[in-house]
Amino acid sequence: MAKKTVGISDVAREAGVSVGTVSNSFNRPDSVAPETRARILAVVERLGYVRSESARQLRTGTSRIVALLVLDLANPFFVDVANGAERTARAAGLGVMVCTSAQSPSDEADYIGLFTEQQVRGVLVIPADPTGRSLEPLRRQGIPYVVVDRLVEDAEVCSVSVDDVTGGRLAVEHLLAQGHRRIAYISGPAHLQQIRDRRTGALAAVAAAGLPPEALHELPTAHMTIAAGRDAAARLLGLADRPTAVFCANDLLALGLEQALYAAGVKVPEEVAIVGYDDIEFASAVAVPLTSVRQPAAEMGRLATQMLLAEGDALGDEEGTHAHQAVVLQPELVVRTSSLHRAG
Amino acid sequence: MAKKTVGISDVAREAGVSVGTVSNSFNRPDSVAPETRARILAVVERLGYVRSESARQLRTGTSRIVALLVLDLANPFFVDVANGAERTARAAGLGVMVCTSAQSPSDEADYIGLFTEQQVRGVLVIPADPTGRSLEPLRRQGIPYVVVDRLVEDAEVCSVSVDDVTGGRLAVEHLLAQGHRRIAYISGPAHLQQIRDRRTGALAAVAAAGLPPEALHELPTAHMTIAAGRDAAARLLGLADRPTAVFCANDLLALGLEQALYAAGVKVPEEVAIVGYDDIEFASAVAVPLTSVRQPAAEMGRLATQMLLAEGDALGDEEGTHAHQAVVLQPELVVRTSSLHRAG
DNA sequence: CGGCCGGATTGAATCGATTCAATCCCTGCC
DNA sequence: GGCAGGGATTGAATCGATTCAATCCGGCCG
Repeated sequence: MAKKTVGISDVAREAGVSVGTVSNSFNRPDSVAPETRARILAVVERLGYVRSESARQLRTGTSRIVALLVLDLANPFFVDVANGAERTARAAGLGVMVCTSAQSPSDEADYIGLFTEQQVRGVLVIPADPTGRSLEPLRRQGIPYVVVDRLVEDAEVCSVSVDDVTGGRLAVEHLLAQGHRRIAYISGPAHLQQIRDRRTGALAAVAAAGLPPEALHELPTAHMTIAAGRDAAARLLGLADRPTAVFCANDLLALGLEQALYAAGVKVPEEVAIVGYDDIEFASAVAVPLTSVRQPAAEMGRLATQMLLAEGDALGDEEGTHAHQAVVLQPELVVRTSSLHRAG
Repeated sequence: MAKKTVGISDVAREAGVSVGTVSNSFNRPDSVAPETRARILAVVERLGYVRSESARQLRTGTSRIVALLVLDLANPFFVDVANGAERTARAAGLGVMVCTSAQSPSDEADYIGLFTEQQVRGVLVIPADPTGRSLEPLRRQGIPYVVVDRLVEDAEVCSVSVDDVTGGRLAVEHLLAQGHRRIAYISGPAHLQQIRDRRTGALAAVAAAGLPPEALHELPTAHMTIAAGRDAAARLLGLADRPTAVFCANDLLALGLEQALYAAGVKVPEEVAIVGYDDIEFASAVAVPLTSVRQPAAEMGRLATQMLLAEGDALGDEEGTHAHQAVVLQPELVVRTSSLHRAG
């Protein structure tokens, strides 16, 4: 029963050619006579031969999969990034291995270890470890990687990110323009660069409007989830001098907030205006559609993958061919109902 | 600069032992003297050695990654499945390669081809191709696979699914119990077994209530997305004898529907009651929380992975050790506001 | 003192595809 | 007829870890 797996030599024997020719007919079809090739392919079909990636990879040293390590697939934003990456990778004939670090630096390190052993073609990573130390093995092994959704100044790595300072500024400028003077910022874990940048932008907008920093009241959260958004709503409503507008660090928080406010009978946007971040699909699918700062998620995935492949190609050439670059994309404010009402 | 990659033989030489001992100290630590092992590990550390998966895999024939092929990560339901699978796989020291077929049988076939070449440890697949033909290569190559989210009667494969007939029945029974007599079923592509099963269950409930099949008005959609839900709303409102309740084949459709109804000034649940399917997180996060049929998504991913690993283990043993099984889980109706109102 | 046992170690064979220098063979040209 | 040129083909060497039969060695027992 247990037929031996058919290898390239079985095909060669059956087709009456050498293994080299069989290999060639796959990898440089032009260098082999058409009828020979046809004969070989027929045998391949008949025997059900499939080439062993591990053998190929051992010999050539290059794998056909790229890894993508995201913080959390439960956030549709990362799914969009993944889709962008998957599409471009597939176009290049590569597979994508999507993994979740769950924001845990140790999980991240584990996965990086797995990737180096696999000698993947490259790694796209949204870092959970702010120190960047867990990426060290990649550098040592010479595996190309691109940091996604975080700006890295280091000239030794490529990165694709979105200007979060501008994003935060856009959101709060918009709220200020609507007449709001007391604004809450429902944020997230302070160790995330994104969170800090968005606050910086928000504060810049506040300052530009001639208001004191206290005009922005920060309500930190641990998880940036819908549930955390609901919790934040309770805290917001408990505030003595309740803000009339809220800027949320992502749309999940904003959705949780909006729902909790609705349940509490607080009208959005009449009593409290809301601006979210990411512009996930669900932001526009609720009864009171969410104003949000859109990030070009799929585009980031696409670009990052392209840069990764470019870097991989450059590896073969002389040293120094590849110039690492930090691409910064611009966010865009998408205004919807949740923020369209002038305050008092 | 370009240091040769360090291999097991470099470690062996540096540590003054043979390659066999180095290999053993990784794979059967007990069979090597503690101090020898310590010395080897020190050298490994110093040289920054990482084992080559491709070489290992070539020799042993077994990979350390399992593949998961889902229809569409944009649907949080599949993300939950993926999370369940990823957790269990990681516990077993394996990586998961998550891929998206986008419901396209040809993409599915492509990916299956990639998986066979990679000789992955196993495949979890939510089939896009109803014929199951694209899975044939897996069987030929003897790669274990488990079909997820679809019942397969074939005694030759394992499957984990949810009883969709019951799910459909629960949903419509609930609406009937609320007094509704004209019910719409916003469905999806007819070639999906899930869609047909849910209709079957819905019709059974209608029949059990002594109503004619026409009491269930089907509105098919092509994509089962939020946008499709909005479209369906327009069609629903255009119906001559407008149903007072709607059963949606998934929550994305239901969310789109609910929003469009809200925008059209049709009150939910007073004028139209809604029941969705999947119970994704967003279903409970909107202003009028959605009644939905919950599927144990993460549990499916977990179970499927376990079955896959069990099957893989059995491969080593004598033939016939592994009994393929079709596990069917039960759905559960989660009642929320969107359906809680008695029809006129 | 010799023989034996068993834990530790050795190292050559092996997995299967790729590569490339060498060979073969045919055609066209002088 | 001889030869250069070139397209097609060959096959042995190679990638790096695993495996297992063979060897080694130190101590224990009779």
